[in-house]
Amino acid sequence: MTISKTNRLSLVEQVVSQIESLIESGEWEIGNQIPPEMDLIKQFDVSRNTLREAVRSLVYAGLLVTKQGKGTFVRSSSVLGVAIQRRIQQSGILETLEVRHALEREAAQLAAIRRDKDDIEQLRTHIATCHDAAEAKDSQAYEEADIQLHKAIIEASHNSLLIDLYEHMADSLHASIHQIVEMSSDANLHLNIHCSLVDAIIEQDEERAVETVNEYIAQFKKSLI
Amino acid sequence: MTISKTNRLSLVEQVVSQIESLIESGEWEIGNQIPPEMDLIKQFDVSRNTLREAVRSLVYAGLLVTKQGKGTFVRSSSVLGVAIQRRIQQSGILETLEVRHALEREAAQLAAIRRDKDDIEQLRTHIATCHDAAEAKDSQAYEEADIQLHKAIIEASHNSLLIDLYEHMADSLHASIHQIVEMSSDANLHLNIHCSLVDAIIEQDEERAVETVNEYIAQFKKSLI
DNA sequence: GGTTATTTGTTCGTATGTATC
DNA sequence: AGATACATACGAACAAATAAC
Repeated sequence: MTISKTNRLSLVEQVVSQIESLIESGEWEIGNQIPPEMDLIKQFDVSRNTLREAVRSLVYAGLLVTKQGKGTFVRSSSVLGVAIQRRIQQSGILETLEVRHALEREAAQLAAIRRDKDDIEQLRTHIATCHDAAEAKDSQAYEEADIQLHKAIIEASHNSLLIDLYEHMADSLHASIHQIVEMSSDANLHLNIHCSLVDAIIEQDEERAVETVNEYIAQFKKSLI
Repeated sequence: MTISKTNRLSLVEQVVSQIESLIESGEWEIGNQIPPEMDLIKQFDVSRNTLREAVRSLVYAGLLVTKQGKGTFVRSSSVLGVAIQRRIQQSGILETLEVRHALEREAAQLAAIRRDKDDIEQLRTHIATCHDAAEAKDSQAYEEADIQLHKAIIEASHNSLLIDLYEHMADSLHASIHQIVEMSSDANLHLNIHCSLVDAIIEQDEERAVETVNEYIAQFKKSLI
């Protein structure tokens, strides 16, 4: 006979769990307002304090936001984003860049193995947009296209955990990426390396893909010093 | 005149923030019981519900645990652990292993660059323990020593963000590591690769360190199929 | 511009369940 | 078994911010 650790989930935990499901399933869409406290009290059949403790928990975790006098809204569908964001804020740019290197290097290698037709199409589209932005010398558009290109590479890895980690990390990184791109000495060199990376992935050349990411990050690191 | 976004933090947020500080600063040590609700109500000068909402938030985030009839205890000092754990539970072993590869590869490379005297000492100690456990054919001791060795390698990277991510990931991974080690075909080969990795790091041979990690993970992947 | 309704923020009081001694 | 300490849960009330009329 095994002893169950927590025989009974507390009411608050039950409510939290149900709200999590509503968010993850998409029934409560991101950005939308959720029903007011009084409605949820009836729906879950709990007291106001109990409901509020549940909502508070999810607010702290980053899934919900409350605005006094307006209501409560869905902010995100994953707890990972906020947690990583909190942690990254305590770190320096160099540390963050190194973790980014870790994720991008792995993603590039996996992408070279697993990329499918859709991935290739995505990569070609985004590299073309990068090219256009570079010719037009529109640094803002280039930055945006660069971010999209990187996302496409990560997604070609077909590893959802990796994708999640990078995505949430990238959110916190756009500011520093901006800073780095600005400092970047040569826009053409930057673009060429990215072309080489995309080529390697399309040609399924694992080694070259990894080497290109290494080169690319090394350049970033240099510009930091 | 500047416009403040949200000039006023809610009382709950203020209490949460203060408790976070108490935990992060170590004033409330991990595992210890925190003062009972009534004491905290007086200390923070808030109502019971307000305090409870704050505590609940931190319980959900994984920093605290409450036990009815006993009290509330400090569980962890970082919100990252629980968030990653939740996410990893949704992923398969292969995906998790690939992310682990990403972190270990980067850590090994950085360790080869930055390892200091203390790191070398730690690495030598743990590899010796691995060796002893292998000779004694004590698989449980070997597994424990293996985990410690990997932690030491990561710490030699001197990147606190990387260390945090790996640490919290490793917590969720011990079960699957166990599974893999059990399946591992040849214990000696396993040990040899680790020796080679430690050597490479001590000799500051970046390339060999990275290659060794690649080899080591590739072996893991094989045993998964 | 002022009033009212809606919604979240905060407080107090009370009762109950659970573990320890 | 009883007493104590603690978390759990409910209900009622008022405050504060916002929106709508």
